[in-house]
Amino acid sequence: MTTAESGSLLAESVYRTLVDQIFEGALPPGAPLSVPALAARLDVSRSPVRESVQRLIHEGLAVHVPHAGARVLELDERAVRDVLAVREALDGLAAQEAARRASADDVAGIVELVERQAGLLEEPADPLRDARLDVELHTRVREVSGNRPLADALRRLDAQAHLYTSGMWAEESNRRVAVVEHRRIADAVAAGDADGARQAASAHVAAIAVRMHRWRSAVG
Amino acid sequence: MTTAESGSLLAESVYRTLVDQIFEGALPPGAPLSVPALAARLDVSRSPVRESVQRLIHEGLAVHVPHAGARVLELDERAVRDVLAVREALDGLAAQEAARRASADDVAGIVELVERQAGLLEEPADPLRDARLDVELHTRVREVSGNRPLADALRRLDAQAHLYTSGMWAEESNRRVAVVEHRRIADAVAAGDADGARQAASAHVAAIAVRMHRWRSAVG
DNA sequence: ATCGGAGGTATTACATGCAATACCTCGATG
DNA sequence: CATCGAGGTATTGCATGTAATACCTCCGAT
Repeated sequence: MTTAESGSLLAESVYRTLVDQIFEGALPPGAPLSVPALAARLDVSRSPVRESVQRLIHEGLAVHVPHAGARVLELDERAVRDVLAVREALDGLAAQEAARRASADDVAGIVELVERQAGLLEEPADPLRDARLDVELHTRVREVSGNRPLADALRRLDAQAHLYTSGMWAEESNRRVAVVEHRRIADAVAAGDADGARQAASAHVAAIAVRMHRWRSAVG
Repeated sequence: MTTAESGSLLAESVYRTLVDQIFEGALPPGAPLSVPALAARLDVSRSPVRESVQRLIHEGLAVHVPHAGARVLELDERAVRDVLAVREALDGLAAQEAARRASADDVAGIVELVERQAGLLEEPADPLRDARLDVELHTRVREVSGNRPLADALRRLDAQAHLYTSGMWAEESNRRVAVVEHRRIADAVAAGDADGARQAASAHVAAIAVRMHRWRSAVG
């Protein structure tokens, strides 16, 4: 990354483009990730594209199919439930540690994100925007926990699960209950209530799993 | 991976070589991972080496230094404690699920590994071998849990922590107490006692953290 | 003696060439 | 009509060329 300082880094840019397209649906689950085809479409050589595709595989957003290159990850409900079971444990741990370590600025940042999310309830749902804000909020709490391995592990898990659950943000009831649950976490962190924060965060993830099951049963 | 079926895959082979050398100490923490130098030493081109080094970075075993290539991860005690805090939660979850799902064969496999480890107490310590067997045992439990995202997350965490803790296996007392704690986990899994398995596994990891702190204070 | 700068050196990041290999299409044959 | 096989095609995986860039060393100037 010699030239990285200037902020260029073609491979990084390609990676972000691919991630965006995956979450926007331009590259739906199961879509082939052909290195030559993507290189041609993005007008770069195969090197940064190959690097980005392998990074997607490492991050768990794509799977390597022995003789057919890579494809965007396809999750079934059981896999998402597994991911959420891990998140239930780890987001609880993250909130617990965040409650112990949060500075006044940390708390202010978390509260601001929750209130911004609450404000968005006045506007019509925008699943992509709402999902991003949700990720940002959870990421903030994890950063405040000060446990980097924990935050890294959760980032990967989030990326996978959101491939499956981002559509839930279209439902009005899900948006509202998410804000309520986020407020509970934020309040506990603000109060320095480590155990309460852990329980609130774990309960939030567990509730997501329940809502996901209902939503998936209804929507298909 | 077109030629992968035959088992070749140069990049995979290079990756395994690098991981082995890292754990054997041939590439100690902080060692530079120069792509051209490694390519020359391993007598392959830079492509598979570059791919392997980036994989090491993604797996958390190396860090990317802006203008100096990559270096083998250097952990301080705090980082290891963070990793172990995550493991405490996740290995508990893994054991819990393993207790729920384990078949008779699964149990037999776990017990066999624990007894093999117990048998090794008769022989002098071999930190590298003992650490590998320990990883194999924990990996088995995680596989039995049936939660792949959980097992994947733990695999990365293990890799990082073992860079720091593998030396503990040289201490006789650590070896013996590890077997005792492993037996508790195995017994609970065999009995289908999900809650007991979770507690036993969490306590095991917590005890590792305590032993690590004492060991690190004593040894340096 | 210390500080500043120029050149050498090593590295990264990207582009591209190339062989091997597996899949798919299509036609020939029983 | 079904099945088998051959060829075309697209892909991967590895090798190598190349420009840009930052660091390190050393030397001169103050």
